[in-house]
Parts: sequence; C-alpha cells; structure tokens
Amino acid sequence: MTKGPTPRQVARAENIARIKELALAQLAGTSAGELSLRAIARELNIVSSAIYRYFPSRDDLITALIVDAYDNLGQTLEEAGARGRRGPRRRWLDVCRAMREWALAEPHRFALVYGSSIPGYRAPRDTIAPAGRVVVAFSAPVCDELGAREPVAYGDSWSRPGRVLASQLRVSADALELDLPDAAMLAVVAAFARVIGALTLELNGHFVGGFEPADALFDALLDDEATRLGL
Amino acid sequence: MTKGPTPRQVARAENIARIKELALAQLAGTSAGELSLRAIARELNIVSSAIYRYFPSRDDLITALIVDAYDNLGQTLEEAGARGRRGPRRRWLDVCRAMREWALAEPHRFALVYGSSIPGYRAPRDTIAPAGRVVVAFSAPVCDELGAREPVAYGDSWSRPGRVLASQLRVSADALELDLPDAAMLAVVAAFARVIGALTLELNGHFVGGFEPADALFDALLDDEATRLGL
DNA sequence: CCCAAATGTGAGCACTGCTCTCTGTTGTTA
DNA sequence: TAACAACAGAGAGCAGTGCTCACATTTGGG
Repeated sequence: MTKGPTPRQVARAENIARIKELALAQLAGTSAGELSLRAIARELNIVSSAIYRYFPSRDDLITALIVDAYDNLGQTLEEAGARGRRGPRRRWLDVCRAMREWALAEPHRFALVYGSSIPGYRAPRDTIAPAGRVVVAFSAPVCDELGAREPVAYGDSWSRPGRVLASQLRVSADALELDLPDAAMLAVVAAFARVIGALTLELNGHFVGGFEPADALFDALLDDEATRLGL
Repeated sequence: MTKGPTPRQVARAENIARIKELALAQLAGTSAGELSLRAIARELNIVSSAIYRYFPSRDDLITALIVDAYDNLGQTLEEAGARGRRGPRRRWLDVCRAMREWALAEPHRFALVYGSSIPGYRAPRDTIAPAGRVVVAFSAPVCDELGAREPVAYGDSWSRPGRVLASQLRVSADALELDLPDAAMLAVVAAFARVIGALTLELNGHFVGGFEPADALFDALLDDEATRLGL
C-alpha cells in the first residue's frame, strides 16, 4: 500500500507554507533585509528559536522566497504567452504586460529577484533554474515566430556579433534550450534588459513626477522593441 | 574681513566626510541595509550616540550617500561626454561605457541609486535634482546631434506618442531642460532603461554562466541603441 | 569673561539573528 | 505493544543593532 505523508509531514509542510506566507506579507510592508524571523514566530505563536527547525537561517528563507517568486513569475508569463489565435507579436506584448502587472502587484517580489542583491546574500545555485524559466517564457513568442522563418532574414540592423559574444550567445541559448540564431538571441537579451530596466526605474520611483502612470511609456517601449525583435 | 570657517566647523565637515567614507567602505563589504552606525562609531573611536550629532538617523546618512553617488556618477558621465573631436555617436558610447565602468567599480553605489530601494526608505526630494544630472549627461550627445538637424526627420520607426505620453515627455524634457522632440525624448528614455537594465542584470549576477564578462554584450547593445537614437 | 551652542559620554530600551540545552511529542521498528 | 530515535518546541542567553536621554565637556562669539 502507498502510505501517504504522515500527519507530522503535512504539519511541517503547512508550517513552512505559513512561514513563507507571513514572510511575504512582512516583506510587502517594508522590503527585503528587514524581514524579521522573530516577528514571524510571534505571529505564529511560536517561540523564535522554533523557526530554525524549518529554515536554518534567514538567508535560507529568503532563498526559498526567491525561488517561489521566479516560479510564480515564470508561470504567469507562460500563461500570458500561451498560444492562441493571437500572433507572436501580440503574444509577446501580452507576456511583457503580464510581467509589468506582476511587478506592480508585487513590487517586493520583483525586487527580490531583479533588485539589488540582499546584504551579503549570494544567490545559490537553486535559483538559476527558475530564473531561466522566466527568460524562456519571455522569448517563447520570438522562438515561435522565427521557427517559421528563414533565420538569415533576421536582424539586419544588428551588427554581426564578434567571436566572444557569438560564443556566449550560443552557450546561453543552449543552456536555456532556446532555438534562436545568434542575432535573435542578442535581440532577446536586449529586449529583456530594456524591460527589466524600465520596471526597475518605475518601481524605484525614478519616473515620479515625469512618467506616472507609466502605462503609456511602457507600451511605447514595448511596441518599438517588438518591431526590433522582428515581431 | 572675511572670517573663514571656525576650527569647529572644519572639524565638523571633516567628521561628516569621514563618516561617509567609512560608511561607503562598509557598504562595499556588505551591501545596503547592513550599514551599522555603531561600527562606524567604533572605527572613529567615538561613542555610538555621538554619530547622531552628524546624521539624525541612518536613513539620513544613506540619503547623503545617495546624493553623493548621483553627483559623482553625473560628473563622471559629463567628463566622459565632454565635447571633443569625437562625433556624437562616439561621445554617447563613451558616456555609456563610463557608466558601466563606474557601476562595475562601485557596484554598491550603483545599487544605492538604481537598485531596489532600501527597507522602508523613501527617497526624499533632495535626490531628484542630482538624479536628473545623470540623465542629462546621458542624453547630452543626443541633444547636440539633434540640435543640428531637422527634428521631423527623426524617429521614423517610433510610433507617434499618444496624448498622455506626449504630455509626459514634454513635462520630463522641460524639467530637465532638454531640447528634445517627443520621439527623441522617448528614444532616450528607452535607451536609458536598456542601459540600466543591462547593468542591473550584470551586477546582480543574472549573466553568470552566460555572459561573463559582459563587455562584448554591452558593446553590442550600445551599438544597436546608438543607431536607434539616430547617432 | 561668560554663557549658550555644539559636541561627546554612557546608560538604557526595544529589537534583531542565532545557539544551546532541555522537555515533550510523534512515528517506526523490534 | 514497548522502546527508541527523530522531530518539534521552550526558554535562556550572546552579541549585535538603531535610537533616546540626561549629563559632562569643549568651544567660540557677544
């Protein structure tokens, strides 16, 4: 017989979930680095040291939150970019808008993954796979579009990448299992940088007094970038 | 007679400078939010509470560091973009490369100004002027180039901005005293977002395993963006 | 010279992450 | 079913934090 998880195991899973939940709530109020394990313990009616049965240190909790955030964002983008009757351009725009909506809805989580790294915190290996998921979802529409095309026709305005860069582009594309020619991969990275940059600026208040709300600006940037991507 | 600053005043200025210096050193080791006033006091052979004679709170110290960082970066970019026999395109590329060098040399300062905001920290008014200096220096070569041109010829591929965006573009350009037509202003913002995004990704380790060093990548992005800016 | 402003002192409050020893509980295995 | 080991929580304690407050000392202008 298949023995299900013991009561203790489900209790543990529930507690871990609750801790992450409370941590997230706390993070929403303030921002990274302020996260207090003791405060979480208090809200959990648990003595502070008991938290360490679930997460060996504060950094481990944060890492878990980061992985969750990547996964959550990745899934959101995947859903937004799911094939439908829309063309690739429209789908890519939808993915980007979904990304912005996610970021605006949960700025603390965006900061967690694309913001400046936490005090002394070094991203462990665990985070790189889920991070890739986001990039893959981001570039999926571009891959689809180019799959149906003559690759040579792409990217007239991009100068041909040099040896080093070409090699890096190949390594990165392979690591993510993206079927993109060099120039396209380069364009994707450029687009990603622009989107992340725009969101970073918006979320950190660099548009205050100028572009706020930044909806129109963001749409204009996306529109241009989509053309640039050959969509 | 012009009475110079009293000994006490110079001592005060020196102390403030030393505090900021030590804070910066400490920030380099760890990163924002970890900054410890007590540690600074210790290194200064001063009792911890004495720090508060110079900075009323930790946040005020951080604000001072941010303002300094903006100014420092702004000046660096201004020098890099100073007119010479180089053309606008070359000058703009130099400005961007200077920005990257600055960011790589002092990642903690970059994080301070363009990274995710510190715990509960809300950027005060004082920081917006020096922040503008940076973007002015960033767009100076573009302004020069366009000044000698028929504005209408610019930005064929940018769709004409809508009402809201056009208004925001004007407000922003005016606030920074930039003589740029709407489409150009939009292109500048897009370029800025891309550069900030690329640096954010690089500094936070999102290129690890793929684009490292990112020199070639960065140059390729800049080259494309310069063309995009009509340089 | 004097007195007020500026500066430094040291104790103290409330908080943090984390460790350690101890006790109680749970689930498996003999 | 009894025994035992793994697990979970309690509570004290360490070293550190930002910040306040009453107090002492230094400084410089009227």
